Amino acid sequence: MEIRLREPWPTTVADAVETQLRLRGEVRAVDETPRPVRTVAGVDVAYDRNSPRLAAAVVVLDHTTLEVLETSTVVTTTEFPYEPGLFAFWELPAVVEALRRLRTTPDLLVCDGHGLAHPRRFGLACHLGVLTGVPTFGVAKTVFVGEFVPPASKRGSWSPLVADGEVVGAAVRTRDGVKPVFVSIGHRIDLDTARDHTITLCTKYRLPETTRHADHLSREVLAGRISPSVEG
DNA sequence: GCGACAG
DNA sequence: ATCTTGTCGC
Repeated sequence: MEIRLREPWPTTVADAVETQLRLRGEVRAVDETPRPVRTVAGVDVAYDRNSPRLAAAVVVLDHTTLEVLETSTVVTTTEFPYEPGLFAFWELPAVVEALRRLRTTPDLLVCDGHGLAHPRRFGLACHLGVLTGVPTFGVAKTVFVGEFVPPASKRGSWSPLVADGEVVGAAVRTRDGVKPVFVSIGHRIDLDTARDHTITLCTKYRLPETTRHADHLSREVLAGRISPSVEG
């Protein structure tokens, strides 16, 4: 898929924060997903324990059958330091490169982390959505900002995630009796739709099949058991 | 001021 | 995120 970056990646923390505050004005919180959604892609990155090496993986699934249609992987290094709240700046450059190598443009992107449920309301799911123009949402394993009442233990139960009096996401039970995940919008989708997709994509495990596929592939590539689409 | 802090 | 032993359950 084609992705045109309008500006270079920031290299300092101050520039990164400024970029977030500027780009967050472009986030659209309304459902603009195509109907029907035909393809959905999972995105994840694996890291090396003691080197700046990382592997990004994108896995495109058929939204109906959850069959794998296409994959793309990139092994590279990152310079930006890991800072909570600035996660996108050290993870997204590799992800964007992997997405570029995709033959097809997915209808929907599922991120491993938060979107709106971020201190400045601009987590990596929002950032990736604004950069690509593709509808995105985030499914995170732990809370970053906000409070929630634990949802009922039944799969499909959920409760709002509230930060500063604002609903920024939802705690969603994707499996009976298992810890909830935290869903928030990224771009061109609404929270209800993102929640629906989360339940649809969590068929057997706590996390969406998209995320599980991308997580597994990124680890295999980083370990050298699978060769990447691109190395740089 | 101090601690907490997506992955 | 990554490292790591054992344990519980389908």
